[in-house]
Amino acid sequence: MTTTSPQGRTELLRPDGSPVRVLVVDDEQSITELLSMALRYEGWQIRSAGDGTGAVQTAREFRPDAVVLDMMLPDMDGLAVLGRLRRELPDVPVLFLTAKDALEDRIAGLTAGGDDYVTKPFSLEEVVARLRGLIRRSGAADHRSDSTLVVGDLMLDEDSHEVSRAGQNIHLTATEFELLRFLMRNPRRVLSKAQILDRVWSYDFGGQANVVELYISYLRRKIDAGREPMIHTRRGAGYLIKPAAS
Amino acid sequence: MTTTSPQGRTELLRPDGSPVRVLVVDDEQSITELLSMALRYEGWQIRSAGDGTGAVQTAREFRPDAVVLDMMLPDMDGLAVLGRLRRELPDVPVLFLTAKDALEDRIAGLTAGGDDYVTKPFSLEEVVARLRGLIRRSGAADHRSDSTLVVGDLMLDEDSHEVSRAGQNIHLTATEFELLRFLMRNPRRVLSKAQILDRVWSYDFGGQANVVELYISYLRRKIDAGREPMIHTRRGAGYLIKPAAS
DNA sequence: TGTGTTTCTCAGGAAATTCACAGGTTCCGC
DNA sequence: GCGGAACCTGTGAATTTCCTGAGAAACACA
Repeated sequence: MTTTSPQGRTELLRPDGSPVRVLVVDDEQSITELLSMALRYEGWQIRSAGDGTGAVQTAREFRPDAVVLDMMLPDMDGLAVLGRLRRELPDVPVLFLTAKDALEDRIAGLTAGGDDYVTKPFSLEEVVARLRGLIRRSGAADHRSDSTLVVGDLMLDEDSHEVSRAGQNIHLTATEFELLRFLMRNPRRVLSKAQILDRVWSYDFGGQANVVELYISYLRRKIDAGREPMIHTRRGAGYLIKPAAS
Repeated sequence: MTTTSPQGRTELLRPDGSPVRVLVVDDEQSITELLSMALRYEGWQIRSAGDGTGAVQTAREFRPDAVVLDMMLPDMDGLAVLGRLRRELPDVPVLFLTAKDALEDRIAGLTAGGDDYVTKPFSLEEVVARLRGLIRRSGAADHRSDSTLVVGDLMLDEDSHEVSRAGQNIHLTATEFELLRFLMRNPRRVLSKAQILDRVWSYDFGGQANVVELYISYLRRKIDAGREPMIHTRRGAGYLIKPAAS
């Protein structure tokens, strides 16, 4: 089931109407806090654990619908944690957090089972999006919601990453895609550059704030080119997207 | 739930009808006093603390619906305070106060989780607006209130920052928007120039007091132009806004 | 390794916004 | 009617904000 919050965002709910539950496992407290907050904002119920033992214990009584699991934990190897988790909750989907270089050998394969992964440092938009995908596919939440965002004649598919305006396909780079996704998940709402930076760029991004301006400029070139513009600047406040007709 | 006070302002209330509770944490007493007054004026119940230890203690027994937290406290790092607060009150939204330059490294990211921040020096209008947003989204208060202020045929949407009179769209600059928002939050109520300056401009604004007159003049040109005026001067007292018919 | 793509910094320029200043107007008490 | 206080608003300059081209660096992939 999906409901629409006052801000117009759609929320995932479990079949019985209760909020989705997610367990976050990472030994860095700053990361679990960051994720917990972001995921709570989605309307989900969050618990966190700082090590493998705690994760298994919490999972046992919290019964989450999905788990975010750092592969590097102090007490146990990520795979060992995964094994024990699976004994408690055979079907729960897992989103792995992993360093960029540790990739190949271990994650590949794991993800084939319907799990997924994100490399550190991640952007919150990405984690949220992948988690939504996992939960949606796992059947914990209602299936009726589909994965396409629509604003006016602009469509964005979160699964296939396809974007089109007025039926015409548009190629976006990864960053452009995430920015557009964030805008489209908050249509008719002014988003400040700081908000955008927080959600779309990695949590440790230290660069100039004007990348946002730059990427807005790229997006405009691709989706507003020639057409009635959908991306608008609110000088001194931020940007927003809305259907052309209005 | 939202009710309308005798003065015509709408207030956020908790589901059980009791007023919203906010904890203010800052080591400068002038700031906690300033904020306490402004927030009490919203009809909220306020407690304040001057350091991290006090904040956690007060939070434990006061159980606030939102927290305003200075990142620079004498005894504890802001993040540490946040961590302990979260242990007591996992879902409480936090509004961070931070110096403009200290931004990037620590706040970025944190705010994305549904928390928010304001840089010092802030304007009270901004603090109130953001706090309202946080509380509304957190679910402590009723969700039914939407984001549009209406006075007569004048409408202001706090999400999209759109303003219209008699259906006609009106473009406002950031400052004009803030000023009009303040007026419309307090319809039929005289607001003194000092009040306006305090609320709409940063608290350390050092300029001429007549910017208020200037901006009222701008607003009149844009929203009262030709039409029945809605913005009225109360000589020696201040300004007020009210529906044209009356 | 080489090539094409993507991300991001930097800097210049255009435009919008903010604000001080000052002269004008209205209001009010005397 | 006079004088002063309060208020209004035109002008213009300083500042802020935004946009975008150019190119360096990082990356992806063969």
